[in-house]
Amino acid sequence: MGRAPCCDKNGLKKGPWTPEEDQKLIDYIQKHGHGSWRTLPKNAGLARCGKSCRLRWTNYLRPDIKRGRFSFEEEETIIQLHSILGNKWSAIAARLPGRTDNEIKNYWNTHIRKRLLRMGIDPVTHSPRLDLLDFSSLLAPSLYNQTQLDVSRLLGIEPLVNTELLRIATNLLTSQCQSSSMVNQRLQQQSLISNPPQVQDHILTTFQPPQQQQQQQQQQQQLQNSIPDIPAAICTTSNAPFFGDQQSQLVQANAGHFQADVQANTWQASSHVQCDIQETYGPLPTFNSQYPQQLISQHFSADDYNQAIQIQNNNHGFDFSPVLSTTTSSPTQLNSSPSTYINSCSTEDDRDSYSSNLFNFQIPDLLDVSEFL
DNA sequence: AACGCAGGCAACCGCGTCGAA
DNA sequence: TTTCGACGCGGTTGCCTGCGT
Repeated sequence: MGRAPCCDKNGLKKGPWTPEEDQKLIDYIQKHGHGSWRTLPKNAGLARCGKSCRLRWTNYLRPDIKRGRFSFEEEETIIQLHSILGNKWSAIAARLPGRTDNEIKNYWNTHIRKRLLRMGIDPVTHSPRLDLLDFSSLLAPSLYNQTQLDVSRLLGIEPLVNTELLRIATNLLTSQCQSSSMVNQRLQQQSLISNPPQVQDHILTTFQPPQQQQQQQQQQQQLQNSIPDIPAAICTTSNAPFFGDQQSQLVQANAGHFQADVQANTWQASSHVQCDIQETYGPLPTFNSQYPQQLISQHFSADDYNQAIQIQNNNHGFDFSPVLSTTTSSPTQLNSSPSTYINSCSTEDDRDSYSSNLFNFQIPDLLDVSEFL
């Protein structure tokens, strides 16, 4: 309905633009603005369709377009945003000044996507390319019963699963709820729109003096008493495909812990879950909330979060948004910013290495998938 | 030097959405 | 409320270039 006619049908020119055409388009837009793309080609003396002109302008001729290789910071941002927004290239481009959606899309498909695949990570779900449903079915009953995982039983299926992979899967389960918690936090922010601005400021501010933080946490706590318990709903919907009803109830129960952790400005698994798994499989990572809060406060609108929630519910997959907190989740980078760390990387392999840290996985183990299958 | 292949990227296609009539 | 024009977006295509043989 209402589709613009194809250039072919109007006998208009297609294919690569000539410098003369570019100049015509630039001159016209500089003088008159683009106005209606439909009428622009005719007015500018171009034998092109308006669509083609718009694309050429927005993707190539626009004066504020940043040319050249993507920086590591940009790449990191793209990955983080993609983990939340999915293939919403225009939304991602809106957060990367000077970059076009087409450019980002191409860069994703030609560089980042392939790199993630090499790392054994599904670029769509940002999760390891394994059927994690199986792992959740193994893990969920143990989590539900609040007892230690039966290692011997798991070792009994060693040809299919090894403990390292289980540890990763466990982390993934944890990450999913952390991610949901992040969404919940944003929902709460939205629900606070009509509330006093100083409280919103607290939520949107990453670092504050302890006294001020404590005072505002108290205010937030008071407010939360009057807010519906969204985390349970979020965790239930996003984890339901992985857990049965009982497990979902457990997740709901645990959601309260996540909520509390959010207030403590730290992304942690439920203490119950973490304790059990830690005893069996060793320490689990604790993720600082720097990424979610910084990213959210810098980049996101309420609409974005509605999108993110929808995407998460649709994907039923794992989201690594909290895990993507690069600088604080990796102990090797504690004293270095992303830029200082990655600026020392100059090759594609270096980027691979950086990306591995970015995702905080034991990549070499993951890559050897054949060992588990 | 010639050829084939793969990667990168600009451009196109077609669908969805929005707003005006 | 329906229809239609225009625009924006995401997926895909095809050309160009660089590299290996």
